[in-house]
Amino acid sequence: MKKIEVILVDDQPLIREALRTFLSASAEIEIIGTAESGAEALEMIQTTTPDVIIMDVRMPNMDGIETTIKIHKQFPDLLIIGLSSISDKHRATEMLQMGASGYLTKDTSPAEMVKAIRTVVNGTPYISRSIFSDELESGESIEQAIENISSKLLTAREKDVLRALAGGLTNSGIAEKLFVSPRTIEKHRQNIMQKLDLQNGVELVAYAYRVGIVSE
Amino acid sequence: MKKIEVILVDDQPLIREALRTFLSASAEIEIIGTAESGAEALEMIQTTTPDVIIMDVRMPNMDGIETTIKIHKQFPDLLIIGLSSISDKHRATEMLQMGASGYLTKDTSPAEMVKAIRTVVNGTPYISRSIFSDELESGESIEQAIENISSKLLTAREKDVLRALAGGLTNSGIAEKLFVSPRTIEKHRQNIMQKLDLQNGVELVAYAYRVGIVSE
DNA sequence: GATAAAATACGTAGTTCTACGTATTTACCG
DNA sequence: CGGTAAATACGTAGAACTACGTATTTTATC
Repeated sequence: MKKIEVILVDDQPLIREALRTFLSASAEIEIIGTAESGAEALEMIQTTTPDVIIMDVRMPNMDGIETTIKIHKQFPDLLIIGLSSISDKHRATEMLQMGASGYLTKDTSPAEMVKAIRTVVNGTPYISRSIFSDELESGESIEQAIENISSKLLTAREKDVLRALAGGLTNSGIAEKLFVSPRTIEKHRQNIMQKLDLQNGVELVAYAYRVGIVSE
Repeated sequence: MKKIEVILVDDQPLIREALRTFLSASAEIEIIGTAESGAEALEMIQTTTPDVIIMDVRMPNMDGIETTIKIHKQFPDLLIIGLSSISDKHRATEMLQMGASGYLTKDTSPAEMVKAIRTVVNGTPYISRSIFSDELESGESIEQAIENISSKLLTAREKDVLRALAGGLTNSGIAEKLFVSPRTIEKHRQNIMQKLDLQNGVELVAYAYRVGIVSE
């Protein structure tokens, strides 16, 4: 039987090599390449034909979500599994909406990763239970949770604002940068805070860093 | 010749196992244990006698700096090498002041890590050049850089304030929590901003997250 | 081209931060 | 026990944020 061909994408070399080592140990899987950025991954799939891409969600420049959009557009059948060190349901939902077939946290054991790869190859999405643990505890299904969160995803503009804010700019600074009125920025902030249930600017910045909307 | 006995401390299992795999490949080094927290590391050294501890600086609960203080107090001869994914000169300086003998960034190659371990065992501190690259470029020595930064390290109280701020509290909220006047909190913030050359609360929070003064 | 979603903009008021400054009280080290 | 660093506290004024609300213009999608 043909092995499942996998490409790993993560900006941290240590994680990349760790995944390569641990996943290669499985007889079903062959790592045919690794990339340290979304751009490099996109290049790589022009000349290779992987079955699965395992990709960190939080990367500098082009993050996992952006990369997923691009890959999925060009190769709709290519399976993508998102990987993140923190368990954030918004980012997970976004990945899945954008075409990912799976979502794992980095504390997942190699054995479970292999299982996840096998599962998505068989056509079933695979999502770490821990990501939606709150929802699962309260009796919701993962599908329901994703459905509920979908209405609260940030728009592109809202992300622009959040990024600029996390970069240390004041509202009027952001307004200048984006060529709009400071009041518009205020409104965006209000909308983001409402969507994510945050109370003030500090929590906005904290969120941005935690989930990697800004890269460190 | 006796191997250099090493304990690895990192909260991320994947990184832990990666380091174990890659460092074990060297004939000089033996990994005698791994811990996922500072507390676990402290326990471990009560019953074992490692030569070197390689420890992530950014960990939940007790971070690398706190753990270094405790380890160094109990076992002054035990060599500690700090490890961080970001290159932050303040945290590096703090680790070194607290008794660490080395400081590496996580993009360091396994070969260089082995070299670092060998170096500190021989009694010489080892610090990744990239951490003080700005200073080195402008002709400063690492010793000078550390000297200069030492006067700008945050005090315990300042860290308390920063942590509380990053947790989403307002000045008056922090004041209540720490049983002092809101004006005192303001003063602390001013002092922190001056030390770290930051301009506003947003940058304070960004800093706190970036260097891991708050855990994610 | 119709419809919905997103982005834009403003009114008003109250709250919170920021930027200077100075000064007193603890706490720790030698 | 003296000296120094840290923590505490306040005055004042201007800048920035937060919280409601409503409304118009773009943009995307079918």
